[in-house]
Amino acid sequence: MELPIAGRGRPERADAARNRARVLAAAERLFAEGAEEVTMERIAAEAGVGKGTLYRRYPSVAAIAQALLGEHERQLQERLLHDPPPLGPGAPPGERLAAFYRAMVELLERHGHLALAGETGAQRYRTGAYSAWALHVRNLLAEAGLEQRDALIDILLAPLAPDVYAHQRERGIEPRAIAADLELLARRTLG
Amino acid sequence: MELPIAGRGRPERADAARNRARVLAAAERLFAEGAEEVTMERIAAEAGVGKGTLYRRYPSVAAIAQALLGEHERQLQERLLHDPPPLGPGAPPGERLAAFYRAMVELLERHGHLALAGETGAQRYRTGAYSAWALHVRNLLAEAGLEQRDALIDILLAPLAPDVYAHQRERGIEPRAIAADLELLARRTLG
DNA sequence: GAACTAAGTGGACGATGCGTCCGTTTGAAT
DNA sequence: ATTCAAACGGACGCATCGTCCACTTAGTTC
Repeated sequence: MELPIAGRGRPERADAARNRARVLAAAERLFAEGAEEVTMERIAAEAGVGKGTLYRRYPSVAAIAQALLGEHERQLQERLLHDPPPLGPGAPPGERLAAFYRAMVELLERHGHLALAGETGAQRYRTGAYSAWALHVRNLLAEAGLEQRDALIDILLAPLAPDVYAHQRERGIEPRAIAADLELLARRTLG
Repeated sequence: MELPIAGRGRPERADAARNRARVLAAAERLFAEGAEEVTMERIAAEAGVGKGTLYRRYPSVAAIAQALLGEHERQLQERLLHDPPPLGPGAPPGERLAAFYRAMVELLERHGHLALAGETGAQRYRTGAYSAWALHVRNLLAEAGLEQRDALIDILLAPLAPDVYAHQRERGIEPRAIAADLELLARRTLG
């Protein structure tokens, strides 16, 4: 699930690897419990690890959530490049954006608690994931003849913010309905 | 700038009024300084007021920011009802949404620092202001034959989140460009 | 397998912010 | 002048943060 940082430097020591796994497992458990109050201290305690050990690897709770989320996001990025259309290349841009929205709704539905912890507020725009989505949308815009419309990138990504999605779900809106409306937006904008 | 809570109960005592003014002035000053780190303690100190006094009136920093923002938001709500088209009633829904976007960009540009402090994350959806915007968009959607599309409400409001706007400005995008792209979105979606 | 060493560990610590509690002050009504 | 409820303010207890450093341990060397 978590790769050692490919090849760089000497390999991870055994106790370090053990503790890394413990930390991620503990964090996942806490996030899943819907725990709003996930703190570094609590994660350390749950993992049976000292606070110093935790800080050695991760600077914040958000960073841990991102580490957990990263794998899933990377998979989606892969699919954007290599899946058959409309998610992968080959379909008209409106359809590709619609497919991307659908996939993101699925990801948010499954891992929203992580996204909420890891990509809240200004954090969101500094993650590698956001840059990747932005690049994808930028390309779709260009393909639709909307290059130079830089602001549209963030505008079209805004409804995918974890807190927006969480709010919609709290209002009782179903994932299918959210996806459907996002697809409407995609087709009308890039159609 | 700040009205006494109309008529209800006995009038505010003189020292209370004085301190309320001091607090709001101090807070505005701190928010304007771009201070990321605005805390209740700092506001109290800057206002020359005890912490207990501060908490008596406002439960959190966000609440203070909202109090400062409220007036401006209320003015815009008023204009949505009474201004000439396209901001007020009478224009086609796509045009009205475009006008609303334009007005919001102006508001964000002028008071973004307050919005950022007062409407961050999940807070945003619990403010009265958000409900008001949602109602407005809901009506425009209905007028455009898109009733029952509840998710679209939050989707169309998402790009107005203070952190999205802040991110765009940090990327160097000008207010005019943001407004233009939002208008494009409005026309294509509700056009 | 003993000695060595650098990576890794853990928890005490000082700092900061929160929100409350309660003795004191003050405005205004009588 | 007297009264008293409203308002004040800062000390207090609690939680979290992030650091620091003495100690432990994995892996290497001979």
